[in-house]
Amino acid sequence: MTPAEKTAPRSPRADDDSALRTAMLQAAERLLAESTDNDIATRAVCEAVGATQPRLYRLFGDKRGLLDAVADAGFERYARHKAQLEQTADPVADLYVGWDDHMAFAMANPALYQLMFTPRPRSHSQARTRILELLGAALLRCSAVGALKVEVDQAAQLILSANVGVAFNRIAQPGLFPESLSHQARDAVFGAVLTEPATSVLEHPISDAARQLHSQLALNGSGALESEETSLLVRWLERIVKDVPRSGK
Amino acid sequence: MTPAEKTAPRSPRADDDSALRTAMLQAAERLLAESTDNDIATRAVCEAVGATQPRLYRLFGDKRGLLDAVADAGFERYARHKAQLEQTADPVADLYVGWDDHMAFAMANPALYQLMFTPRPRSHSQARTRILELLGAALLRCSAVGALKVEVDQAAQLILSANVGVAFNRIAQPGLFPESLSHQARDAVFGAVLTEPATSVLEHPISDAARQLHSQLALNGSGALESEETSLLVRWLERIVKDVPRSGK
DNA sequence: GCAAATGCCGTATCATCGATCCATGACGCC
DNA sequence: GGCGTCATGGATCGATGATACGGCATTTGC
Repeated sequence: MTPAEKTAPRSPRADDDSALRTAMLQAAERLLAESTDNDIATRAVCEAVGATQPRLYRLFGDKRGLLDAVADAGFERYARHKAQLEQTADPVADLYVGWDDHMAFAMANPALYQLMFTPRPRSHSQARTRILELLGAALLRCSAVGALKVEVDQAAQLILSANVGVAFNRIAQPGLFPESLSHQARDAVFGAVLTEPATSVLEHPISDAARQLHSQLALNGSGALESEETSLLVRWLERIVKDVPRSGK
Repeated sequence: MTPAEKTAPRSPRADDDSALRTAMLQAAERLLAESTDNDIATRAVCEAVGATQPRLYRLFGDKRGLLDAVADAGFERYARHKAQLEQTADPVADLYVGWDDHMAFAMANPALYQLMFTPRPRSHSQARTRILELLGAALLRCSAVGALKVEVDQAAQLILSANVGVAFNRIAQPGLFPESLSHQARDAVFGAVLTEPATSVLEHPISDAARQLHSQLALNGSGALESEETSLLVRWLERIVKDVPRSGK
């Protein structure tokens, strides 16, 4: 962060803090995975890394801060893993892979997964929000090719909700929840937000085209317009998109 | 449970235990709803009802047993509430009402709802299973009128997973998750498990008819067959239902 | 180069919580 | 009326989250 401090260890304190912080996070995640009650003791984390309790409390504030940091670290690993396997030429296929990968992460790290996605009061963890952003980026690519029939944010909320719900249900009922059910849920939600690949019949071609252009603008921008013009165009497009009449129940 | 013990308070101990148990459950649920961290102290529960800790531990075993009992009590209230508003002539309409009612219960009792549906290790609470059974019963009525295009248990798991996922997401993001998203998720999942009311085109008429008959048998039985014949018929129907080829993708 | 200032460090400690021990007493039974 | 059985609850234990406080090293100022 600080631009100073050359290669020489002018101030080893910051490096020590950073190394200790990561060591504590790793120990906390390991202890959480090994725990029988999905809980950890700050003492155990300190003993695992050979540090004292005040150091942990100066680094993380309190236990909730430690757990928030563990959840965020879990998101970082999740994001790194996702960055490797996504981004093919077919954004819709990426979406399917993304669901299955999300489920695999949940089943491989059930305790960490619950920490990341169970609502905790006064938690400042950004894992959920960041994953929503990742999902939104993947959906934006889908929308840019006209594969999305709802707005990106709505689709992201729907998909993440379903994904979390299925993962929790599967964690709660190990064995009783076959993978086929996960795929059924996946196809159901995707069917509700994605356009049919075969059916090119668009119910609202105007708003669909507007949404596609809106996504393309968000992705690539436009070299033909000034920034003020682009921002106004974006607002117009949003009005067109929102003007679509609700399809009947 | 025990058939003995007439109206006279032959053994007032059992009544005291029962009254104390319900009082502790009510206090625990109230304290849980008022808590800032979704947790309660056994001491606080005991003080709230004027009892000592050993009494609580003899009634519930340990804290987990108390929380399990609170979750099950929450299910009882949920079930009583549901028994009042369901069971109209249209089972599909009941299903829609059931989803919205589930969401309302979650938003009205967020802490209790998380206790009921967050996977807790070694928990013996039956709330989740019992609610699956309630949902299965409602789905069986739908299946009996040919409104279901998947098996009852699968549909129940899908719907409950989605419902819990949406509820958790809405609890985690109060305000950011509008009710319209809940309805979108509801319609998406229902669209995946229910037959289109307008479209009478059945892709697999044989298995659909078999499933409908299977549901009718489970609901009303058959006076024309002996019990052995019925059980064999049920097995045959199940084979027919499972024989349906998977739809594409 | 030295002394004062600053702030981090760790020992020891507090407060709370889940859970249980054990002396006490009530109750039923003979 | 004596005795056995068992629930009872005050007291307490071990673990845990969190912190006060003296000590020491690094930094600052001259």
